[in-house]
Amino acid sequence: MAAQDFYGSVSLAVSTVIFALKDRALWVPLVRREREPYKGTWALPGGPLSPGRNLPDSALSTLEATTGLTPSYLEQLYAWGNPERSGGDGHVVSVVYWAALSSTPDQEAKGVAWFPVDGLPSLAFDHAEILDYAVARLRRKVAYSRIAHSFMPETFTLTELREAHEAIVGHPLDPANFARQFRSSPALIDTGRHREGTPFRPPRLYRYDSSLTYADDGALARASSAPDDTQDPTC
Amino acid sequence: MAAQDFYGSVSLAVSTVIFALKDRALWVPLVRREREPYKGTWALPGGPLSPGRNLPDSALSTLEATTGLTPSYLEQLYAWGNPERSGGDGHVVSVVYWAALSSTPDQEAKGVAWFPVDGLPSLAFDHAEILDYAVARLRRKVAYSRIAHSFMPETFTLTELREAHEAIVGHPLDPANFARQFRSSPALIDTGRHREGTPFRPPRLYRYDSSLTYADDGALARASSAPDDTQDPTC
DNA sequence: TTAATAGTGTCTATAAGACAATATTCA
DNA sequence: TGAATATTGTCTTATAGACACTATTAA
Repeated sequence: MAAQDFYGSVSLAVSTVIFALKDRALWVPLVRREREPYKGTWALPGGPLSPGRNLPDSALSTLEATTGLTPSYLEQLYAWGNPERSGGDGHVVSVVYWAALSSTPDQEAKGVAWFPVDGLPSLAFDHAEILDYAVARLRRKVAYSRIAHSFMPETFTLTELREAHEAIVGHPLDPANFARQFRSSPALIDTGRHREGTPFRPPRLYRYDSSLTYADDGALARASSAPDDTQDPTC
Repeated sequence: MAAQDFYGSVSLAVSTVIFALKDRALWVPLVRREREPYKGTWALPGGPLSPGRNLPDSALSTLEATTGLTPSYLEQLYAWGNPERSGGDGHVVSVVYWAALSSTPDQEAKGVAWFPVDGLPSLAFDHAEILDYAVARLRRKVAYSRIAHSFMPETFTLTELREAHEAIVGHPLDPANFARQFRSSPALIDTGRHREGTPFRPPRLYRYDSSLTYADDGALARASSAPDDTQDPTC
């Protein structure tokens, strides 16, 4: 969150809600604020937009600094611009992105900690509201898109994919109906291999046809381009 | 579109895509640019964000200045922030809203003209891309929400509502199936009256239960509040 | 053989689309 | 009565959910 002291200007920040799956739940990384306002409380990772830099580039570099990882999905969420939202630090408009990671990082950067979305600490600014909104969009989106695949590694089983869906929507899904629905997708490719070392019947391993994924459920935000045709915030 | 001269700053503008129905087609108002860059070409109405002002407030005042009207629907569309998009006028991030009008204004403000969306002139900046995206969102949104009602006056017939849908999606719809689907909606209220003066059988007049509309398909962006729960740009 | 998970088959309810048929008004 | 639009009814097809059933592996 950028501060700008002189009267009469609006500053612009880019923040990112970064989701990853862990222990069948959604987790997000937060950073501890080292300055007033809200010093010592947790906030979304982000920072001022550097002149000459793209919005998604700014989100990606925040992501890299926070997690050391490159996201498998990145999408603009919303712009918040209420003049009072900065806690007396001037008028700050934040363009917020959300991202999906296909793995959780082993070790955290300094000042960064991961929290489950249903056990968040008290947050700085309006970041609790932003996170609520990001979770709501992810929950709605998983129902009509293939966004859950962004949380999967290169190859995965249908049970793992279903558990990702369950973690996001928050309730169990019928394995039979889930399998039928997803096996009919041309983007889901049977690798012919099976997961080894399971205690019982070994499940098939699938991978994703990413060329179809892009066309079907929204693009990874590219550094120089416009929003995808499938973008629409009011579902 | 705001310009800011000193090196190293990002300026913030708010623009609005304003839709209205006329002659069974979608129309938008554009303003003629009176300054470089793109002097003399057409652009989306908008302007710099005044410090201390809300984003939707800024969109609403642009709308008022352009059309003299208050919209029946207003929603944040997307934020564009490519550094090259301003045509050499510094780094300008535009937060773009889109709005629906329930009527077309009788007379236009100075420098404003209305165009059908399938017959647009050459546009300044990246505004052609923005308009394409706004039309795409409206087209997708009309399929799963009740957004078409925002284009209707206080009372309307099912045929008028269907023609609004047809103008937006761009192809004819089956009157029988349309009527069945929309009459089952609890938000659509039969006024008991009929339209007078039609050459043939007079159709029923309906009105909308706006309290249900808010809950069902996204709120009118309110000056002081967050995005609606149903916001989601990737449909 | 048993336990546990992987995966298939079937039935039902719901909704959408095609399209025939009936209803109501004015000229 | 006829023309034109409003409104209702019926049939087909696609899909989602509930849930019973079969398959495959390790211990």
